[in-house]
Amino acid sequence: MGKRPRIQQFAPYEIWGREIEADAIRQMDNACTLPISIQGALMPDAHMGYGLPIGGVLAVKDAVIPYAVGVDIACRVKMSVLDLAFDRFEALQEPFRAALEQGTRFGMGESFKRPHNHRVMDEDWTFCPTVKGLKDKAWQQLGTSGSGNHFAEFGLLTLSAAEMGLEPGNYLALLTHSGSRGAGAAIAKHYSTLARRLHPELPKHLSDLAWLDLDRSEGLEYWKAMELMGRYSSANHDIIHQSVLSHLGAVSVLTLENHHNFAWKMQCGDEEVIVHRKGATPADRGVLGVIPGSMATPGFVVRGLGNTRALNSAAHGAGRKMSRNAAIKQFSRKDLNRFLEKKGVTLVSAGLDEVPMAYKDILDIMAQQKDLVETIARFDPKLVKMAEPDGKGRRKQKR
DNA sequence: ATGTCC
Repeated sequence: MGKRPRIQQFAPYEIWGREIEADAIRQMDNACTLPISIQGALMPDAHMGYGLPIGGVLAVKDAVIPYAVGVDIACRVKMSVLDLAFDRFEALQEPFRAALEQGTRFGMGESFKRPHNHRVMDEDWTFCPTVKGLKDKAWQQLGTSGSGNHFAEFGLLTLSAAEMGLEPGNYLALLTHSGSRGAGAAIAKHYSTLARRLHPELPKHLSDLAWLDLDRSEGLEYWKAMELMGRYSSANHDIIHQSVLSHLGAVSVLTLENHHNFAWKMQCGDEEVIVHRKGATPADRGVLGVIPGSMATPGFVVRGLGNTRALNSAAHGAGRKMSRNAAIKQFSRKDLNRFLEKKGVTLVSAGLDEVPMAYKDILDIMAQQKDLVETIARFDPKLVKMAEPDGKGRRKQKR
């Protein structure tokens, strides 16, 4: 790679939104000093992460940065609009709760002893030892939702105008947030360690931004693994939606989905670049995406405006405004229940670290990215399941 | 985000 500039250059980047924590800006500054960096962008929901901040977008030349994709490779959201009237859901929520309980599993390490079948498991998982060794785990985790900010929920989708082939009105929708689970995490760990080892010259503040060259076998192997995790994560959501809907005998009339932790090849002027979006929604012109809020605040279906200054990206959610530990310290179950009641949301399970009050105001975030996406529908969560506070997903006690 | 490797 002799063509790379030897002198440290600073790639330009713009910030969307106000009140972004200084640590996230410092991380983005750092990322833009890498010799491979071409352009960056910081989304309004940004906060600190490993290497690149969550809500960070980075275009680089001929390389991929594992920690700029993220630990949960291909973390993704999917919405199914159902053929059931919202009124029916409101009248009797119990079958829907049962469908969430039985259709997926939450918690770190959760899996199925009798794995689901999906054609993604027929793909080549043998192209490298790391991926090969993860195939069985991946198979057993198909259809699981994990932990952290992941969820499965029913809610009210409101269209104020005809869109996506749907008439204006109220719809019942299923929204899920999951990713590539243990397999993706292990791949992320393996290749970020490898990248760091291949770049001993990087100073400490840049070591988590170590990259893999895409003209070398390590980079090509990571890229292949990342893309497989992309299809695996999509399959994971497929299974979750299939399972949940089959418990209800419901059919989807429309599905929407997008990654928000991934890297893409993108034409940038007359050169091809690698665009990493780590907690950022693809927002190419005309492309639909889903930006969830929190368990009790709205999410939005959006259409990208293709703003190249933001590398065709947008926020991926409300963004945390405090750490998990701070949220647990500051808020009680009573505080949470009061908030849920006010918003008319039934919570099946979740930890206090996910309280809506720990997130920025999603309406504010949307207002700050009007030049990145247009809003075409609103989704209000009504029945929400997340991982139990102890990290598991199943109820241990009779409720 | 993930189990069980600093």
